[in-house]
Order: sequence, then structure tokens, then C-alpha cells
Amino acid sequence: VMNLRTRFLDARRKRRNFDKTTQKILNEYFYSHLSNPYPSEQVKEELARKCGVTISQVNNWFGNKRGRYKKNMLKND
Amino acid sequence: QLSSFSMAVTNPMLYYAHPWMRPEFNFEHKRTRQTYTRHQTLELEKEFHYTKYLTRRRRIEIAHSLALTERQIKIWFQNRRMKWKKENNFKSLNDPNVKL
DNA sequence: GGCGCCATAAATCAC
DNA sequence: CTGTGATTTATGGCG
Repeated sequence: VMNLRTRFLDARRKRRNFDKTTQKILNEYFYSHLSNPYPSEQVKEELARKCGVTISQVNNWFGNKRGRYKKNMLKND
Repeated sequence: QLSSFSMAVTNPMLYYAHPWMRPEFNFEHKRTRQTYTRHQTLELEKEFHYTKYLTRRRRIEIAHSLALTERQIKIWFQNRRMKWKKENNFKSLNDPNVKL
């Protein structure tokens, strides 16, 4: 569609899935804080460090997780 | 019959264990997002390259020429500034241990 | 008192 | 086709 312009600048193109350890750490935090899955900036840094990813990636992960978890709840109650 | 979504909007506490799971908008007018055309994006990028901040007058001009609202232009520039900041901030040594 | 920054939602993209 | 990490529109709070 409009993917010619960003064809060389888009980080979506070189996306790789996180490894199992990273998934485990993030999921553990998420599910053990289901009542409020919004880590503080300090916790985000800690998670990023432990997972070996950037803060932005942690933000992306939680954003996607919350949205998709919510959407899934809606689909099957 | 009502879908679980609209039921949830009617009775949020009944269907959602935690507040953050509650939808932002109700079922009938659910939030949608307009994707801008290649031309619109291109023009906006061009303008951003010229100035990071828009005057009111220029904002009106662009809004008319691209068939977008002033609000959309304003927000686009805000988002673009955030992106710009993100790009140029991470360039300058903030990462202790990030691979490639 | 609107404007910019920020965290975030939701939709969409690219793989 | 599905899943998932990243990016694009859009909101609301606060300064």
C-alpha cells in the first residue's frame, strides 16, 4: 500500500521474536500484576535490563499485551 | 441480544475484574483510526523537515491542503516530535546492554 | 486557555 | 492464516 516509502526505514521489517527467557520474565510480571499491569519507569528499566531489551521494547510489549489480553477477554467470556 | 462488549460497557464492574480492562469507548461508536494517505504523510514529513513547530497560520494552510483537521495536524506534529526525540535520544548512549 | 509533552489505547503494518 | 513486535492515529492529564 504505502510501504515503498518506509521500505528502508521501518524497524518492523527486521522484527525478531523475543526469546523464551524474555517472554517468561515479562509474562511473569504481567500475570502477577494483573490488577494493574503498568510497571513504573524504574521497574521497566529493571525488566529491560533483565531481558536484554530496550525500554521501548518493554513499553511495546506491555502495550501489546494489555490490548490483546483485553481483546481476548471480550471475545470469550 | 447484546454482545458481551456492549454489556460490559453498560455494567463495567460486572464483567471486568480490573478497571484497566474496561474499554475506552462504547460499542456503537468504537474508536477508529484513520490511516493517512501516502501523499498526506509525505507532505507532513516535508513540512516537519522544514520546521518542528507549526504556527497557527501554517497549520490552517496545511489542514486545508491535505483535507485534514487542524487538530489532526497538531497531533501529527506532536507525535512526530516524539518519534524524532526517540530516534535521536537513543542514538546518544543511553543503553547499557542492548545487543545489535 | 490553548499548546506541548507524555503515557497510553487501538488499529494497523510487516514479517 | 496466525502471532507478535513495531509503528501510526488519537485521547486525556498535567504543566
